[in-house]
Amino acid sequence: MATVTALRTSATHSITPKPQLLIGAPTAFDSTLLLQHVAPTRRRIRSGEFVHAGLVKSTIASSDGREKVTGFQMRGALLGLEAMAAGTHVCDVVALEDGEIWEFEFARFMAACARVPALQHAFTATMAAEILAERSWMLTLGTLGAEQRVAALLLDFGTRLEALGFSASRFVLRMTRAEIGSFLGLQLETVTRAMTQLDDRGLISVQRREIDIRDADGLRALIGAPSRSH
Amino acid sequence: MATVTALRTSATHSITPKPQLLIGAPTAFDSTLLLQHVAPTRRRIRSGEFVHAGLVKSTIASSDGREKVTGFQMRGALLGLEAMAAGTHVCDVVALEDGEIWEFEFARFMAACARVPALQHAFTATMAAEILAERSWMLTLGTLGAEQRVAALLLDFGTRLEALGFSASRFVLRMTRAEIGSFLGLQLETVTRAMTQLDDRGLISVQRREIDIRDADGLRALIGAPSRSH
DNA sequence: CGGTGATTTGATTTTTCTCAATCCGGGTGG
DNA sequence: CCACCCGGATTGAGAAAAATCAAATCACCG
Repeated sequence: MATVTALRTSATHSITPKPQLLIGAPTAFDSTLLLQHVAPTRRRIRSGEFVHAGLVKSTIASSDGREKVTGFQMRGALLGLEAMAAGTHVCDVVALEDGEIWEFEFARFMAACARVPALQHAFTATMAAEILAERSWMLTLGTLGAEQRVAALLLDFGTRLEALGFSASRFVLRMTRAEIGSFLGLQLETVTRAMTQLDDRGLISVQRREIDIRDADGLRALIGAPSRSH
Repeated sequence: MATVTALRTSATHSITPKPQLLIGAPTAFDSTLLLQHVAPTRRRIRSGEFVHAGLVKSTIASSDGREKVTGFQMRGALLGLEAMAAGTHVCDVVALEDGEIWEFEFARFMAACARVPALQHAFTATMAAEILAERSWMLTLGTLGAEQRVAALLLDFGTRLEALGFSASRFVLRMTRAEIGSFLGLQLETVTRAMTQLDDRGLISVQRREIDIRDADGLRALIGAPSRSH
């Protein structure tokens, strides 16, 4: 069962208010290490509830109602980093598939980190990787056009799924066009059109949510040559 | 003298390859605490070199030459977080003003963190705040139009300058229109036009790099109502 | 006082958004 | 079993936003 690593201190209507850490059977993060030093609370979650496994989306919202998907996380991802600023709510995590999570108290986790250097390192490394990935997406969203953004997302999904032991070229999108658009800073229609164009070029094959990457190098080449200069 | 907190492990042509921490006299970060536990190397830097004080810009670049400003940091900001992933280069830091920095070795810093809980907490809190701010910008860039993005940036500058003891309404931009555009995901001409529009509306007064915020509430109201729905 | 880089402004093109209609598949209830 | 329904996806046409190309202006510096 796919699981997700999540760290939170609080959330609007999803997580209990007390600081806690939600964690799973990660790839990027060494869960064995974690389980040895921080007693987890295992919890099964249904799709539609908050935080779980397989695939989740993180969203951020502003007071005036604007909302944006900030990322799609798969098993092994570290979530809720931002919540370390005590008491500050930053984003929600919503399950896109059924799955399972483990839950930890943040304070206990930090204490364990202090005791166990290896855990500290694992935590630091995972966190750094997340920040790195986020920065990379900022670059993508800031410099590439719609078609290129979609191409980048599909390649990213492929890469991450492959790391989890699945096919990098054939997969099913677990989110709607609107969610993809929110993440990429595009309208859902623009996402659809971009996918259609990629299909027309023979780079991918789209059938609603079923994706078949036919020419990964072609997609990469598409991204390599930016349409905008910024 | 304004200074900047920076944490790095490596960089392209700027910082020495060995893991190190660059840090200054911060507001957000408790430097006193840090100085007590991690011996700093003081270093004066000239504008045009990497990492310094007063104001710096962080940039990220991809292999194909795309580049984007990921943020403008003032005294007290924590830089180079992402570099904690050992050996990974993520961004460059370029000085926009003359100033001063202090430099620490990353390993020594982490050791100090382990010994001193207060330092650990300060580090964690600062880091979380940085991530939080970054997320907030992602939302802004993903949901607002050009004029609103510029308004948000000006308000942000004002807020941060005020926290450092300067005027929140009158200040001089230290960066070019192109750099602003890169950060906001806009062309420099679009930035100029947005500023002109804000001026025409009477919300601000622009004179090249001199900014006078005449109606901060008006700017905030402008941002409150999104132009795009995403 | 000319030169250079930055900024501003204008005209035009491109991209993306917006609005609207249609299509498609899965699920439901008769 | 089938007609219907509904959310999501697709497609089309027109409007709006921003990029692009081009030119003029400005400030500063040697």
